[in-house]
Amino acid sequence: MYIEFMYSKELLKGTLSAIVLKLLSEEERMYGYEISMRVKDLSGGKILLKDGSLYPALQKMTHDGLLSFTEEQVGGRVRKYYYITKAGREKKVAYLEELRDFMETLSKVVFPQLNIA
Amino acid sequence: MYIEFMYSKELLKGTLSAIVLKLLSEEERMYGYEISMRVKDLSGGKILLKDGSLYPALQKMTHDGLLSFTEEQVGGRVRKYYYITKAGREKKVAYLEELRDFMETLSKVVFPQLNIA
DNA sequence: AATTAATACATAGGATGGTGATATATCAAA
DNA sequence: TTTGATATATCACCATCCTATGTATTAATT
Repeated sequence: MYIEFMYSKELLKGTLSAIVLKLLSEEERMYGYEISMRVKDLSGGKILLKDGSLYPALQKMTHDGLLSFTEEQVGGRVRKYYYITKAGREKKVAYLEELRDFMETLSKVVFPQLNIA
Repeated sequence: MYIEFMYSKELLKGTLSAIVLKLLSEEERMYGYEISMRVKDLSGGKILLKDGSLYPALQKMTHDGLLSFTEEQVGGRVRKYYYITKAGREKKVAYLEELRDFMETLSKVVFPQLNIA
């Protein structure tokens, strides 16, 4: 594919961690590439997480105690399976509440005719 | 007020221009301080545009041809009244469409139970 | 057999844009 | 007289995501 639709880079800011935590709260474990494919799928190809965003983010979240991982040999490669920690679950709730509230508030300002149900 | 609620700084990124263009598309003209008060009001005090964000943004948008302004003496002060240009109106439509689409898409990923009506 | 695409992770450097701190100045209220 | 609201401005800083690049395996295509 030559042209891939993507949103202004800025819009995604502050949402990546929320997305990762949300997905990992519903699966026992996922690896990075799997996460990016899942997001692409769920978003209808509209949110494409870049390697250069995702892998550093996963590392940071692990460092911050929100995630942990196990390494596994798959074929000739080592794959990192990430899972969410207890702290990660708490953070996820906080992030999603904030995100939800923000979207509602922003809607009031720019889309006053809309309701988020 | 000692504590003011605000969203994670990052969430607002990419939305400020859309907010400003939206407001100015509905008023003949507004000045910076007025815009920040209006946004505070419309958001129920949850979105507080900082001087350090708003004024540079207004300048940049003017430089980019989306806004224009007239200066007026008000009391002992010079006040800058901004108004939206034709290019600004077109950009506004594009920004709001993108924002709306992004919010819908993000909802599918993190709030699959919700619908934006 | 060789090349391309997909899978899988990593990192350095750069761009962006909002924040915090600071500055200036008027005017109203305490 | 001092505080708070009004009104604008600038700049160093920072967090986050992107681009580019690198490595390496495996499957599909040519």
